[in-house]
Amino acid sequence: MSLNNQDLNDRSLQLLKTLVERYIHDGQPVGSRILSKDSELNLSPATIRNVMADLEDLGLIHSPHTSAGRIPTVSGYRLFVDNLLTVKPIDKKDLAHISLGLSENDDPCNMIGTASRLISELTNMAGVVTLPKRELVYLRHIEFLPLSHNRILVIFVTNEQEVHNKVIHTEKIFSAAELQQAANYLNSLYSGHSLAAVKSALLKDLKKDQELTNQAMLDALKIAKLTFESGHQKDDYVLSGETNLMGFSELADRDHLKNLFNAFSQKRDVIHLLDQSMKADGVQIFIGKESGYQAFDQCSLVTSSYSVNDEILGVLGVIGPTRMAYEKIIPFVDVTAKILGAALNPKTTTP
Amino acid sequence: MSLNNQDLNDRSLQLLKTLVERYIHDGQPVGSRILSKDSELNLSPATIRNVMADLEDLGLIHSPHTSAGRIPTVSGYRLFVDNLLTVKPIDKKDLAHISLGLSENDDPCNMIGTASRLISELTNMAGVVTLPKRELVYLRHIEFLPLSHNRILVIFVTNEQEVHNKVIHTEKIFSAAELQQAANYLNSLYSGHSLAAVKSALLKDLKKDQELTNQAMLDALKIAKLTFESGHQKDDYVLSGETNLMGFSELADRDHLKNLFNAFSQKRDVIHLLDQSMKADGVQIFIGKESGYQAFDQCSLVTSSYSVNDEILGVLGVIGPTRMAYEKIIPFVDVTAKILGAALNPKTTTP
DNA sequence: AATTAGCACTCTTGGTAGGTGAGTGCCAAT
DNA sequence: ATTGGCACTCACCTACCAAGAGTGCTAATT
Repeated sequence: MSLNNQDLNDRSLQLLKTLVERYIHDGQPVGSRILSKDSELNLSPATIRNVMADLEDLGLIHSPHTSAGRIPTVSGYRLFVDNLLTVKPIDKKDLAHISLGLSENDDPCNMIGTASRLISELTNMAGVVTLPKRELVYLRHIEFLPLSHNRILVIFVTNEQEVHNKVIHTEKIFSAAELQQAANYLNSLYSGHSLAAVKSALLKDLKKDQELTNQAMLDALKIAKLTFESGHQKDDYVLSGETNLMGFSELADRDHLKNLFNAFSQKRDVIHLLDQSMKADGVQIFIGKESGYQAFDQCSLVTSSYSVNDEILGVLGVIGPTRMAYEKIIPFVDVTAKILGAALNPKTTTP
Repeated sequence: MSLNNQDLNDRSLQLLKTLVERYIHDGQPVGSRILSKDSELNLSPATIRNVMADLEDLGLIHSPHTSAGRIPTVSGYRLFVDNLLTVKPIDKKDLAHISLGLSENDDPCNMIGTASRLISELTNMAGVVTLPKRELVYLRHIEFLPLSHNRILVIFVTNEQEVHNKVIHTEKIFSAAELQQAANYLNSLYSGHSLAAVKSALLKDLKKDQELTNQAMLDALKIAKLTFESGHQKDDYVLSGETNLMGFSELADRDHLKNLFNAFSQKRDVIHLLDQSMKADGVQIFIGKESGYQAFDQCSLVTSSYSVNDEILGVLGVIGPTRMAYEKIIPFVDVTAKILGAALNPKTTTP
């Protein structure tokens, strides 16, 4: 559909804007009469009707049935969000709430949960926050414990107090003492470095040491390689306030709800969506079917990545009906992401 | 209400049984005509009506409205379940499914998840399994890392490869070396003992050592005390197939669903309910309002504790509408609990 | 040429009325 | 004690009507 100036002059856009705002506000299809009063253009309903017919031809609005008003289509919402929206500054109380909730020098995992909860409570929709990527995180301590056969339990601590563990399989069988030694060696070598740095250093050291060093060190490096290779950063997110979504009449249909909640518990689709927004920075919006997932047909997703020191760590967002107050939600998500990023900044690395 | 023999003779009970079975089967209030045909008593509808009136007086059944049939009340279900039920043996295919799914010598955490999923899939309702209690679990290794100020990160491994961590606050500030020493001491002292044993040994040792031993050991014991005291076994459960519940018309009401799913995400009420069934062993059933939680008004919960070596570790159960096929669900839950217990048995503690 | 008033038309919504069928409670007959 | 008969209740379905909202089109107005 070509959006040329002839059809889409300022007046049409102004009316589209008013229509979308009005529909978002009270959820009823809006007709020419209402729109005529609501817009400040002083046009008669008849004129409005002509414009509306044009907008309908362009696929921006449509009628649920003959004698109802019009509601925005996905394209309509998209045009509105991209070009017509006048964002409102975030509510001061909300801001205070968020700052307060995320100010504590808390365990990052808790902060993610808190952020999600805050989002859902303040928007009355669902809040979602991905766990921070682990690449940009500092290795603090590593420890190996022998299991049966050739399996080793690796425990490592990052960023002050996050504990991770993983079972790896080695070719050789190591004794507890050997493992202890390896851990000591690796701790002295890599402790305090970022995981990314550790990974690259590992490869370099492995190559170098292949020639000269003693067997014990080589073994240690090999075990470390097994530990840090491959994606064990199990993508995951924290979702809150899902039940808020049950309140919206647009989503009240039983099958819809079931699909939606299934998607939430399967996680896969949601993760994929959030991953997409991870790449871009700034606020990203998926409106209705734009997401590509049937379960989210009637939903919009407003996300923003959050980052520490200009490195994107994860994504946070709001899931709600397409009919949501974008002008408030967008700045809200934006600000929350920034605050979360700031709160996660481990400046307070008291030794 | 007194259930004397005059009102509750065999015939009445027989009819109640048939009525409940019929209602469970097709969800419609059952009237005298149907009941007359369904029961093998060869009684006319009129007679049936008299009996039904008695049953209604006793509070065992009731009519949604004048010209509908009767449906069981909570007491009716209760009587049915306690005295009238003829349980069916578990379906062989289901049994195979469960055995297969839980046979693997898997990480216990995964097994809990699998069990929950299996329950929900095979019953088409929601499955819930609590995480195993940690008391009956063996300490393998403990480790302390200093954090800022007087905080210490405790990492301990139980049962081969389960890693737990906790932050504790001490009066004194310890150095890394001191903590290392303490950990070594505790490992040599307690490694291989059950947590329960460790707890009681700790108290005894503390009392004894208060008099004689050196400061370092005393410190170590104090730290250990902080570690193991108080409930850090954050009660939790794994829920699956919640969305199955959306399919039941009894629960389809929006507010009901919202309450129910809220209860699921708050977890508190569910945990409390499951805790209650933890005490008893064998299958426990909460029917409708018996649970005492409004959110579960229209639900029944069939649970059974699962145990290893006769020690109860946790609870597993099915959540569904009160109108569920108890005669199948009860043995199903029973068997699943037994299989889970067997699968969790760490007989394969290869050193 | 753009805007508007007027009008016929469509479609939802809500209310009323009537008919049907399932089921009951009660009474009198068996 | 059991049963057939009967009047009665109530949910449910349908049809129908009126009101109201909104539209598209056309002709008049600016």
